Amino acid sequence: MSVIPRLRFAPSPTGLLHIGGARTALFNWLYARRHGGVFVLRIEDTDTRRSSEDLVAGILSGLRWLGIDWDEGPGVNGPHGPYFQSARLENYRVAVDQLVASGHAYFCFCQPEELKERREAAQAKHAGWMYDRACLHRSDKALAQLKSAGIPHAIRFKVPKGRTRFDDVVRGSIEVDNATIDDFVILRSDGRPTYHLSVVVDDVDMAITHVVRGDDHTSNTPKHVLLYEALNAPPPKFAHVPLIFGADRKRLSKRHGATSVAEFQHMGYLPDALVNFLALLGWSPGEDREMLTRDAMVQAFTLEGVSGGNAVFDQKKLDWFNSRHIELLQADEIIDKIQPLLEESRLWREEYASVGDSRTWLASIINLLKSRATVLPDFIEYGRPFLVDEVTYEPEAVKKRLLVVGLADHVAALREAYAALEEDRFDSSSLERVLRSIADSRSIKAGVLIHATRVAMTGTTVSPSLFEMVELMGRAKTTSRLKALEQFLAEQPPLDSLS
RNA sequence: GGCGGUAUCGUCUAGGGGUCAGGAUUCGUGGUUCUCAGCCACGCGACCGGGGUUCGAAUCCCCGUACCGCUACCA
Repeated sequence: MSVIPRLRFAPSPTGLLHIGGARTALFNWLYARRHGGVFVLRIEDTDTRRSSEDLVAGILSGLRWLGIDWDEGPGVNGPHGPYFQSARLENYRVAVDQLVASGHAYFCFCQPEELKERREAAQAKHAGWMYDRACLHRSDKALAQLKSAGIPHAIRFKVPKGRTRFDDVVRGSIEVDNATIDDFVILRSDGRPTYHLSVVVDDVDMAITHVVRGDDHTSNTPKHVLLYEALNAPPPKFAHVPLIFGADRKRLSKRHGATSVAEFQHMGYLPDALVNFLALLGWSPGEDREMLTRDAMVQAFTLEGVSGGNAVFDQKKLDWFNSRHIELLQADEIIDKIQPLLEESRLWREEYASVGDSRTWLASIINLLKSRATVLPDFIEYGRPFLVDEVTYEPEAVKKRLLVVGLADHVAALREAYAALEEDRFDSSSLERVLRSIADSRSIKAGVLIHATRVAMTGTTVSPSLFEMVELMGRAKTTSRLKALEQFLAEQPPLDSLS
């Protein structure tokens, strides 16, 4: 007996795809992929005021970027569509009629403002508040009168007496006394369903077998179970996963910096790294493994491996994952990813696009920088000296590495020696040998010349290994930058005069 | 206030009646070295508190505490 699992992610397009939502989607997707199931994407857009097409598009592209694909949903027709709640209003209507007819729900003419007042008054006294079922007890005649008078009405679910329990795959058995559950509204007076009704109706219609969602819904689940029972539908398996917080253990918000998938994309994080990091927030494969490929995650994923406590989003750790995943990429893949950034910085050249010496050269630079980059834009920053015509010296670098008596002479000697090197001997080991022998013959430390040359080449005090870098810069660029340094030094006031 | 949930290094976590409580990250130190990153080595660092049960509790039970969530005609 193998029922194909059907899972879903049901975002509400009232904002960007959030990190928390992305992880929920990921867990659903992982489970579906692990068990050969179906992953459904459903858009919960009944709140037409706050929803928009742009936001829907943003969510879809965020998921695509993360590599989370769906088997049914927007753009992918399936047997259980439509996949936008705004197009399923009729289904809710039918369900409500059924619930009213079977005595599981009733009309409520109480006005929201008045209810709100009473609730707030009760809360001010630290007392609990629940709907008093005033409308449940009205006579048929009174109800008919109110209705014909055109008073707007909502429809409430009549919570039965008793206890409601369900098994949560990550939390175990959960049970509540129905007396603690309010007769919640399932259909608003404007005819729109509330969340509780629409999720259940849709999950039933879409034959969802596993509901994996955020822990903020744990407390709502008894209501949903009651709805399943009233609708005569078997409830799915539930799994409530811990929430993600900022360092202050508050829900992730603007104060914590980036919170949406799009922001991380723009900051230069890799989807594989973000997915890897997110998967491990609240889930563990149960071994001491952290660097996981998508396939490895699919293979290892279980709902039982999801832990209970809320998790803090630690961007430092994301950085680590990103560095590691960058190292896994081929230079060519990185070039493709940073092309837009290079274009933005006006550093891109057409020759890089096609196979050839230029692209190979760029790839060599990338390989030199790979272990140093934590996010994609780092390649632009560290790679800039290779790609521009001339560099400017940072004051710090000048102060630290260029204030050396006689430096201009040493640099000139180096420049001449480098200029004299045959083109095919312009390699890192020759470059190093030449530099060291010049330093020796002039009785200065090689470091002095190395550091000064680094400033000449990059304008800064940090860079990849000098000689590999110079090799890639090439003879022409190298000698001209050394020459520029000599000129710069010549324009400086003599060092002796300072003392 | 009511109801539900959670609690292991700063952070993410493994484990789970007898372990030196493991890994990762961060941080610190040393090594490699021309700087930085990387890499290697080492180090700092945790079972919320109190009661039980037990020969033995971080692990099971109860209570407390803290935190989180729900308590809307939001989702």
